[in-house]
Amino acid sequence: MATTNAGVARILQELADLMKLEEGSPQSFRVRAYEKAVAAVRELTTDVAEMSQSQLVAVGGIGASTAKKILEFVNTGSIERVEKLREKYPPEFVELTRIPGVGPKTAVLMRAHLGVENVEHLKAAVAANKVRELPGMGAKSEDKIARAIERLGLHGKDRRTPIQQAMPLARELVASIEALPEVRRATYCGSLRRFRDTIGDIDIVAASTEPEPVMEAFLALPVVSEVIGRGDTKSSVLTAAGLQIDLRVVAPSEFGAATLYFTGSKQHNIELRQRAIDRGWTLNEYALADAETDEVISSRTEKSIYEALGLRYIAAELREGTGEIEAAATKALPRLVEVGDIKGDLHVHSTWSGDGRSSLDEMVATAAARGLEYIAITEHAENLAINGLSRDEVAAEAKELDRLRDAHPELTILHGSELNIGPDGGLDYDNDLLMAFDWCVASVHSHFDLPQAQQTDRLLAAIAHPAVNVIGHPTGRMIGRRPGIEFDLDAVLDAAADTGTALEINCHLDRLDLPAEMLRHARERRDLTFVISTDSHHIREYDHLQWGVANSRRGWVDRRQVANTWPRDRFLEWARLTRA
DNA sequence: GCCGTTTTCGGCCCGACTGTTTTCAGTCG
Repeated sequence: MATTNAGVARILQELADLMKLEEGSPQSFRVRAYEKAVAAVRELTTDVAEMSQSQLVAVGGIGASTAKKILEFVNTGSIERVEKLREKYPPEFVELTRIPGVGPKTAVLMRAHLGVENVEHLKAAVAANKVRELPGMGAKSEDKIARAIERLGLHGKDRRTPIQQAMPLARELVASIEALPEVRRATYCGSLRRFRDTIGDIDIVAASTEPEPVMEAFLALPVVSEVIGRGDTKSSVLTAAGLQIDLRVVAPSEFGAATLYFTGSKQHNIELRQRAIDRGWTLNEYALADAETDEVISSRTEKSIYEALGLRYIAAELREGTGEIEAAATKALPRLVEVGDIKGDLHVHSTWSGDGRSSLDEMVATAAARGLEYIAITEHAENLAINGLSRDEVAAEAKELDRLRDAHPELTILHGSELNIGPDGGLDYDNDLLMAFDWCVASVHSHFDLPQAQQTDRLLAAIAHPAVNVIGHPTGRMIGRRPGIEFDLDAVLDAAADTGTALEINCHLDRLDLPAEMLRHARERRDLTFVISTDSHHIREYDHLQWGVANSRRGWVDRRQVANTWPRDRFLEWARLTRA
């Protein structure tokens, strides 16, 4: 597999994370320099593997030292500095810093004083009240850590990987395998294909009549750090980060049955097999076949198997055994959203926001070039330190938007804002300014630890405000790093329905917020409106749309309830009416 | 480690908040 930009970005990010521990500070200039280099590589439009030292150094954010490391990685598949640091800080130790409240200093401190090397050790130390005795720590910090471990579901060994890490890797692996001449088709399956927000391991199924060279190529991939098992049709490996990848090679005629079987879920498969048995058939990873004669009824595609069983095709995101088979049998499946249905993006930042990375001109021009009919520019608001816009800046940006409207007459540009919902439900600016915007997203960006009743109240207050069109990333969760705020979901859904306030489905892979579980909870409600938004901070992030769409599908969201699938006139009319 | 000079060192965004503390670590976007 050729070195990809994503692969380079990944190892540089690992280097940055390891340097945080080494330097004892996430703010170290060296760490920040590496993180800038990561961002630079992610945003490159050319192939890093093809670039020379001088070309790399010419990229802003990459200097001589990082360029050298990139070349080392491209040429050898590893970086010596990273290897050394991995020995000193193994993955299970690094994992400690994923716990909110535990940074590099605390992790190193706990290791030095208490011998804490992993989450299991930390849990024991917390249980023995040892952590509160450390300098700079107290009972509250210890409790916070204990709760964080509990709520994040970290248990050390059997940890799950956030989809944000697994998905890009799986895409890359599938592309490499599919590029092999012996491979007809390949796809990832399992919980990743079902679009769960965390995954246990990556399952890949490839169709080929020559499994041997496929297996060999797989085992030789640079991402493989350890081979657990190898056979003719199935091999398992581990990455350096401890993520397991399984590859299964099947005959092309069995591809549908194999992907169906390995995509699961277990419950979905059980129900499908029961349906087969009821018809005198059997279903396994090779085929749907007659139980008596073994004659194959269907195996080549998933669709043909579903159809043979009297079912509409069931999208992978729905296969959780939560009523999808019954719905497919009675033609009651939701009309799921496709990427092509989306006509507008209603949560977009530019460099006017402190954390934006593409200019306003670029963000608008790219939206127009992608064929969007409407877009809302929603910079951060004044109460968000550093990143937010002052009132003067809001006025100044409004003038820029007028200019851009003239330059892009085919695109409707809404002047919006991403407001901050304060701990008491208060918003930024004043009412006159709020009502002067065309579109307001209101989001929680702070005070994640308030009690449930207070969290519910602040969301209800924001929903009730006439200027607010949509609640942005409603839970505020960061998958694998921070649980969402706790609130009364039904109370929030009721209020959103009453006021016509939409709920965002945020497309960032580390957010996917609202989570699919909450969307499923709301799936019978026809009185709710959703908006699928990329929350882009860079032109490349418009591509994240696919993730929000997939999450909506997993949540059984019907496309008729997604406001940004509506044509421009209908959307604008609705947006205007809800601001009153 | 990167950058950009007033060109080989010195600055690198910064403010609020919490929990722990008399100076700092972690977190937020």
